Parts: sequence; C-alpha cells; structure tokens
Amino acid sequence: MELTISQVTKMYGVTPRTLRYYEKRGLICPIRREDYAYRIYDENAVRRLRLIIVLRKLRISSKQISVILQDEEQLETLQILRDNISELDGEIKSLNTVRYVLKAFAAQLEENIGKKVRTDFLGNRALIEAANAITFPETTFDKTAFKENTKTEKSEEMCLRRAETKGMMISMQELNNAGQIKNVNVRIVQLPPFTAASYHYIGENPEEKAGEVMSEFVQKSRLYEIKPDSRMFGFNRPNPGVLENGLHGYEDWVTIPDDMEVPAPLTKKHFDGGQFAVMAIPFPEFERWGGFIKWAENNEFYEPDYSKEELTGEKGLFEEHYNWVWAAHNNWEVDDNSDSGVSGIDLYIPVKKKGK
Amino acid sequence: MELTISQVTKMYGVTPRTLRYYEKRGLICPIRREDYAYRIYDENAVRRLRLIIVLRKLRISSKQISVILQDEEQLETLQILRDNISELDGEIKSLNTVRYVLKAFAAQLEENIGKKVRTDFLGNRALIEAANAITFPETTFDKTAFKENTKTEKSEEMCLRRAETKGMMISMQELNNAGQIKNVNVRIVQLPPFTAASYHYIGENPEEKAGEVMSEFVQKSRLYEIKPDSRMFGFNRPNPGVLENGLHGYEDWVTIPDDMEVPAPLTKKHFDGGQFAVMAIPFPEFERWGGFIKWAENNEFYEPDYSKEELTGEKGLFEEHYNWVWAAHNNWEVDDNSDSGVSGIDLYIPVKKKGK
DNA sequence: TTGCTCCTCACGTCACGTGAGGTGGC
DNA sequence: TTGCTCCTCACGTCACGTGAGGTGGC
Repeated sequence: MELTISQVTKMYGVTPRTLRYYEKRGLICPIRREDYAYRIYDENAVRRLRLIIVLRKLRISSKQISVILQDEEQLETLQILRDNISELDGEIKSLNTVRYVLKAFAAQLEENIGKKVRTDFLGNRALIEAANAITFPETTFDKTAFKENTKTEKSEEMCLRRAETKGMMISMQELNNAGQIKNVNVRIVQLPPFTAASYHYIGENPEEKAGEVMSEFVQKSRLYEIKPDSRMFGFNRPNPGVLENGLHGYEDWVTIPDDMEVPAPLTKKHFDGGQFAVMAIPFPEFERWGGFIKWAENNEFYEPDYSKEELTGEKGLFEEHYNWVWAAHNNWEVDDNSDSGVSGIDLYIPVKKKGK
Repeated sequence: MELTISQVTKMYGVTPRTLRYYEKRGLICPIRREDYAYRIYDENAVRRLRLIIVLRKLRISSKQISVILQDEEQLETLQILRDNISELDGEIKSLNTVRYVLKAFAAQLEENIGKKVRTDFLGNRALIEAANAITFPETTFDKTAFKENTKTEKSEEMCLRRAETKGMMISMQELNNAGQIKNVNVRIVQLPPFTAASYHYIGENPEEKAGEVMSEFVQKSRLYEIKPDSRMFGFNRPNPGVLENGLHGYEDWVTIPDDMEVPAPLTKKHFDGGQFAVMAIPFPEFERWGGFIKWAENNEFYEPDYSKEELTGEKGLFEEHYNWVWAAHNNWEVDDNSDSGVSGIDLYIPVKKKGK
C-alpha cells in the first residue's frame, strides 16, 4: 500500500498540514524516495496515523502520543491514561460549576431585564464566590517544549532517533511549583477561645436571613451593653455550588459571655481559638478569598490547617464583620459607607507553622 | 483610590502582563498622566477588572467580555451566557465520553499487562467507535480576529472609541461553514426491500455473539443453498458509550426468502429498502464512520435521512459484511485476509435529495 | 550610585489553519 | 503551455508567560 498525501487526507479526514505536523513531531514517518519530493504513506504510517487520530480525539497531547508510540511495555501508556483521567475528573467538575454559575447569572439577568433593572454581577455574593472557587487543572507536566521551526532537528533524524530516546523521563518537577506567592497584606493572629451564640440557615439569601435573626437577638438581649467588645463571625455552610438545589447556607456567630443563656432557635457554641492568617478586604470583594487561600497554601512559613473544618465552615475558613454588633444594636441606623468601618471584613484562614 | 500596577496584582492575584493584555484589548483603561509613564488604576478600572476576572473564570472569552462591558441593555450579555451554556453542555458531554473511553482503555491495558500481552487499541472496535463519535464544539463564532501587535490601533484610541463601536455585530456566518467536504469514495445506491432473519444481543462482544448465533442459523438452515445471494447487514443498538454499564449491543440481519420460517431466538423483519450513501472500507477501519458522516452532512446534493433510526441502528446507519453468508456456510474455513474479499465492509447512510 | 518599580518590545506556547511562492510530472 | 498535486517556509490563533533591555524617582 502506497498512498499520496491527498489520498490519506481523504480517507481519514485530516488536512495535509496536520499530517506534516505529526511528521515534524516524529509521530509518523512517510517514505521519502530520492529524487522524488512527494511523501508516500505506507501501511505502517497509516496504521500509526489511525492510532494518533483516535488518541487525539481522546484529548491526549502530541507529546503524550509520542511517548505512547514508543512505549514497548505500555507501562507509561497506562500512567498517561490514568493521569489524563484524573485531570478530566477535575475539568468536568469545574465545567459543571461554570455551567451552574452561568445558569444562575442568566436567570438573574433575565428576571432583571424583565423589570428593566440593570444586573450587577459583582453584587451577587454567592455566585462570585462559586466562580472564584473554580480552578482548572494545569495539564500535569511539560517543561521541555517542542519548537516546530527549529533547524537543528530534522524530522528524518527524529524518525531514526526515536527508538533510542526512551526511559529518560524524569517526573518530579511538581515540587518546584510552590514558590512564594506575592506578598499580600496578611497578618498572623491568635484568636482567643470564646463562647458564641450561633444561627445557621440554608435557603435563599442565607447571609441576610441569618443576619436578621442574629440582629434581633442582639437587640432583644441588649448584648452590646452586656458585652460591648462582642465580635461577629460568619461562614458558608455549605459553600455555593455544593448543594444540588443551588442553595447554600450561612452561619453567624456572635461572641457572648460564657454564662449567658441563648434562646432558640439560636444555639450556644464554644470555639477553642487558635492561630489564623487574616486579611482585611473592602466589603464586597469576596473574590479575594481565592488569592488569599493561594497565598496561604504557598507561604514559606505557614500552611493552612484545614482540620478545623468541622467546627466552622468549609476548610475552617470564616469572616469577621467589623462593628456588626454595634450596628445591630443601633438598629443599623449608622453610616454604611466604608469610612464608617461598618462594612469592613476580615478573612480568616486557620494556619500552623510549616512542618508541624 | 489610585493604585499602581503592582498593588493591583497583589490584591487580585493577576500578573502585570495580564493587566496590560486586558488594556490592549480595551477591557480596562488605567489613567496615564502626562510626563508620568506609570499606569494608575482608579476605582473604575479596578471595578472593571474585578468583573473581568470573574467572567474569565467562567470561561468567557476576552472578545465576549468586551461585548458584555459595552452592553447597556444586557441583551447581548444574556445571549452570550446562553451560548456559552449550550456550548458547555456539549463539552461536558464530550469529556464524559472521553473519560469513559479512557477508563475502558486503561482497564484493558491493565489486564493485558498482567498477562504480558501487548494491547492493540485499534483492535477494540467499540472503543474506537465511541472515541470517533466524540466532537468538540467549535467555539460559536469568531472571524474578526484581534492582533495584539498592531500599530494602527493604540489602546488609548480603543478606550475612547469603545462607546461608539456598538450594535454592528452581525451574526450569520454559521451558514458558510457547510462547504463541500473533500471528495470521498462514495456511491449512492438504492437498496431493494427484503425480508431478514435478525438477532440482537447486548453484552460483552456483542458483534461476536450475534455473529455466532447467526452463523449457526445459516449453517443449520443451509441458507446459502436456498438463497446464495443472501446478504448480511449489522448495526449497533445501542452505540458504545450510551449505556451506563459500559455495554453496547449489535444486531445482525441476514436476508432470506420472504416465506422462510425463522427459529427463535431469531426474529423475522421486513426492510423497506431506500436510498443510501455507501462507502467501502478495509475491515477494521471503523473510525472512518466519522468522516463519512461528515461527508454526508455536508454534501451538495444529498443529506442524511435519519428518520430510519427506528428500523435499524442509531440514525439508521448500518454496515454490510461482504461474503459473510458464504463464509458462515463454509464454517469460516476460508481465507480471512482482505484479498479474499471476506472481510470487506460497506458503510451505509440513509440519504435523501436535498430540500425534500 | 544603587535598588526598585515600572515601561515597551518581542518571542514562545499548542495544534494546527491559511496563504504565498515555487517545483515536477502529465 | 496549462492544470494539478505536492512541496517548503512563515505568519496567525488565544490568553497570556517569560525574559531582554531601558527609564525614572527615591
């Protein structure tokens, strides 16, 4: 069997450019006769091509295909398949989240367009957070890039050398990725143990609902007079995007004297305190959780301590709302702009010294 | 609020390069003072950036973001969200198929490595077909590309012009995509009506299992003597990748005299005949279904007639196996190489004249 | 003077798409 | 001579990453 390039393109639905590209990468080696410029594709080349086409459909990269084609024992092949599967898992998960958020945005937009109201996407906290939690897998490894326009390696040589360049695949570069991320305005603090009144709500606008219930408690109990240094913390439980029904939950904690009684539906909780990385943000910029978490995960001296997940929100992350108790006490009749300090927020990540 | 570029990068976890790129695309417009080379990011620029970051996480392209930022009434925005959602649907579906096929390949590979047998991926018909059916959505529309290194449009101008260049978005280029696909070796034939004995099986290796049952029928009934021009057709029902359990089905049809009795578990079927596009392929190259279907869907004079789905396999596609009855009659003691003609196959797509 | 931040090119990535300009056999 | 197939560059895509080399204010 001897085929010209156009015959091959017709039979397998690929372009000549694609065939030449695969050749440059050393994946197929058509015959080149002396004094005859045209490529000739024999059975071997066609068979390789057929496999390449299938593997490309399966989103396997040229580089990986090159490994697979040389892999006599097929052990590397198995590893590649597994790597790609777990990468796919991550990607599918991310895409589902993207889809969910887009749907929610579209629904909101549609509603507001009907009302002739302009939608402010940044105003929807839950969706911004869900979007921000999206991460895409970084295509496992690379490093030695392929340059198509290099003169030093002709494809002919590559075809010959292919059999030799095996087994020298070292795969331990992941480690280096953990460089210090840019310095953010973060402080490490020690939170004391405290007792808190808590309220948890899952449903539409859970932040608001929880806030209302808690606000009523503060007013009725006159908490601000009993404990003027009372602080308010809050966290998602669960995060947006977790529940099938699209809802999420929020829980408020307000610190109280240890012996204070707490009326239903509030419950009394005890918090052990601990070490935290804290970052202050202006009010609605909850997107900054993402960068802050990256900072914590790549810090030189500290690392996140996610063991506190059970006590507070997902991964033990939570937020402190400045002056909240004071504002609630005053029935929210205070300046709400950022100068007043009412709407400032601290983000908290539990941390521990590295290597403990 | 006036921020330098590095302050912005720290606050929002983006690189300077990314900020300059968004600026070149006209998405953000930091202040540039005279006699001062540095960029200054004010509240407006930061607010835009925050939105851009969220939208990029949602896999919305720069070009789409550019539209969204200019879209006063948010009608185009809604359309973009919907387009992206349906594109996502396709992509998620494809990725799930990829995942399924990779898993199956990996399982097979693992098994064969244990047995020290080399796996031939091209040998597994079901998986090759499933892989071949994978298509990735072609990112809805484009055409007017953006060149970063153009001198003609400075970003400053773009920032100014932005408000004007609206509403001139024409979106009817999809139509042109249907160019004639390269000429494949296809013939249009008219199949006559016929009566057939059929057997359908879902499970492991359904092609083989169905073939065995049918082969036994041919031998016992001495069909070849009764009707030497008997033909054999087969098709998937359902296709690989459809069933949750990973199995698929295959159905064989062998043409018989109209009045012939058919023993259980075989059943008697009647086929109306009709017009078909037919392509001959060498035996194991079932991947070529993909290109053939594309050909049919983009042909100038004919189009696929998928209304026959109910009668035969998915979309009414099926295959004819040459000389099958003759080989079965001879208990398969015939040359099996392609020269003998036994293993050749025709692919059939039901078609109709365009515009009917 | 020395760091430091910031600047503007400009090349590289990945898997090809898309011409431009040229050659050899019918 | 005219099509036709095939060839080899070489630039473009998309959203940036990654230097190189230079400038201005402390």
